[in-house]
Amino acid sequence: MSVFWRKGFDGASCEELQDAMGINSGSMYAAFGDKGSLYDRAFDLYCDTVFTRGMKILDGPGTPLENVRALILCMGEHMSSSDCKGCFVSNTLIEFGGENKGVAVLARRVLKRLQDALERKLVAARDSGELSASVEPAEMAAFLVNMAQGLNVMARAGVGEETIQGVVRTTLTMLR
Amino acid sequence: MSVFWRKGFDGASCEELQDAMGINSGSMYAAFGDKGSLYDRAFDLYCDTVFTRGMKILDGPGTPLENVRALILCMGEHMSSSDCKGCFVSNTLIEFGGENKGVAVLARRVLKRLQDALERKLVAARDSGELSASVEPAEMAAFLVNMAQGLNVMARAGVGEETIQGVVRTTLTMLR
DNA sequence: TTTTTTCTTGAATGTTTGTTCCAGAACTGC
DNA sequence: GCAGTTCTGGAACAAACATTCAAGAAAAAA
Repeated sequence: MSVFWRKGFDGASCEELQDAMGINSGSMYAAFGDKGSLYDRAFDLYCDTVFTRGMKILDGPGTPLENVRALILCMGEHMSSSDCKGCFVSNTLIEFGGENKGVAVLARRVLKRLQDALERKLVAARDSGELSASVEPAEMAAFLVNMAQGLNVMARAGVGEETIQGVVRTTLTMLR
Repeated sequence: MSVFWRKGFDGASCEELQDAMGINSGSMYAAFGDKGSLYDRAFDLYCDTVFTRGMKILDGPGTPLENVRALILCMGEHMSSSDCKGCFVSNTLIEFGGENKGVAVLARRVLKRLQDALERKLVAARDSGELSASVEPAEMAAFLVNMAQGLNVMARAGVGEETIQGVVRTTLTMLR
């Protein structure tokens, strides 16, 4: 997962993958089928661990808006950590977004799930008066997803931690 | 340029490049050296045409803030056009951001130039009272660049035009 | 321990891809 | 029209890559 996450599908050679797993080509093909299937498995693993952990923040303690803010802060934290690999889902979309590969469809669906979850929280926040009534939840949810994708690129481009934190701070001023 | 723009460096095969240019391998290598040099030339061409055209919007007629808003609108327009290839500079950063390749350094510099130009306009807008004094120009400039990177990913992921326009609308509400 | 099954290994295979090369075509200057 | 230069085409080459395979090691069953 780490190798694909960092280098992408084309960028990762089978040899690197085998070295990272500590096995040889025969074992790899016996266990996972071909390289594409292995990528799918890595993608699933990412969703079941890293991505799900993020989603859980949305259902943590506190008010809906606090949850949303906590998730954004966590993203910023993650993206500005040294040798950050970005987000596996975003990276997949960038590499295969145009094509109709199965994993690209999956990635779009995962991102949609995040957007929908954000929207639900924003609706709740607006209904309770926590969030300004002038904010359109659906649009703001899409906006936040877009911001997260931007952070992914910034992180992979290697911009400084301070810049990323600035972006996060600016984003948070919109949520009140 | 189109082929590299759409498919990236690794994704584009020399055969595709030759077909797009209507020449054969011999001519290609004679004219451009190797594939890497050709990519550099394509990158330069993009900067000198597409990117520069965008930057010029910032110096168009109207007030500084109007200029910034016009640029953002133009980006949204571009990114939501059908079969959009995103931004060559962003794509380069995503593919080579981690490595210390020459073109990655160049791409970072180009992005920095955009950010600085935005910051100058925002400073002017704030000084003239056009933009709220509570906005920090440097942070807002980074924020806008981040948003643009996000749009790039969204476009390549193939999200609908309506979503992208929504993101643009939300962004514009921050500039007043 | 012996036999059977499963797993591991690294060399071998076939394919793709970047690059080179040279024979022939097109063009240039005389 | 001709000699010399430059450019073009596609076959040929080499390296990298994903994938397979058979022989041997390890584990499990008897």
